[in-house]
Amino acid sequence: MISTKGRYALRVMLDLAEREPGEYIPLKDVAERQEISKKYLEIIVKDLVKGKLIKGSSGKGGGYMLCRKKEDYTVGEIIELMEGPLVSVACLQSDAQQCPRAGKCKTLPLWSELDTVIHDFFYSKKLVDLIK
Amino acid sequence: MISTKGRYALRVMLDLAEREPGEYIPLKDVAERQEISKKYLEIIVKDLVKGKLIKGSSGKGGGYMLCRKKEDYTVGEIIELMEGPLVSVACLQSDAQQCPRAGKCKTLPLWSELDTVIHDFFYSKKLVDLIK
DNA sequence: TATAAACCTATTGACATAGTAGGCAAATGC
DNA sequence: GCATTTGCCTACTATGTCAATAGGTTTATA
Repeated sequence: MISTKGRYALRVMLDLAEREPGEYIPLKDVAERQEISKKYLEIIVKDLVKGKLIKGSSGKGGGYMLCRKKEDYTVGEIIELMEGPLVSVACLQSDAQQCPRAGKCKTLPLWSELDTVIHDFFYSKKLVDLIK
Repeated sequence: MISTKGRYALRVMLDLAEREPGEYIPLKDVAERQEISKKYLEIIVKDLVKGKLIKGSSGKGGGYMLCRKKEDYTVGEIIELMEGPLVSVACLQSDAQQCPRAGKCKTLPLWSELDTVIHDFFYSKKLVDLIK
């Protein structure tokens, strides 16, 4: 299940992509348009800045803007940044200690395949595809 | 993310499918083979019984068996029974109050499409496909 | 009637989610 | 230079879910 962090992040990115390129957009405006608490969005944009997807500028006339051309973002990189690795079961997490049953587990290939399907889905979608 | 309930349920179903049809298998045996606490499995089989995927018989010589032929189960129905509706975002849950932004939300179609992809994935897989 | 099995209710610790609150720092315009 | 506007930072919290564990009751068989 995709949490609000991932969903809201996508909406913020879309909101920024729809503005004039090169213009800093105050978070307050985004929050109002998207009807999401500005306070909560602060947490989200912080992650987006840290992940180098957007950049912020303080002070009057400041705000946020995309780091790259809007055509250059995939949905996958945005979701994965916010939600962490797109992995369907704990056994396949990179930090998971190797399951002793991995060799004989009959269900593991299923989860692997599902991860591939989901990964391909998200990385084949571009941000601008959603602008329609 | 698929929880242990869904993953373990699938392994229980597989374990039962690999035994002789028409034979009651004690949960103790399944638990030992699968290396999962029997106590925890009780919770899981309870749901499987309630969902009419397996049936139990008490007393000596009792245990659990599949309700139908093993070829007749899809992975989807097992996972969905345990995890609840396979839905990627809260907005698309059947019990969710209709989001007032649904009409103009640019991201909703994405989540809808993802749900379809995941649904199709799970329901196209049969339990016996995993026995190999 | 002993035994082996399913079945039932309750409880718990750990963690994640979805926020809220309050203040500090930086840049701009007058 | 100073007020204003903006981003940035740390902390806190309520709620809920997950992954079990614990202990007992009922049911059926040999």
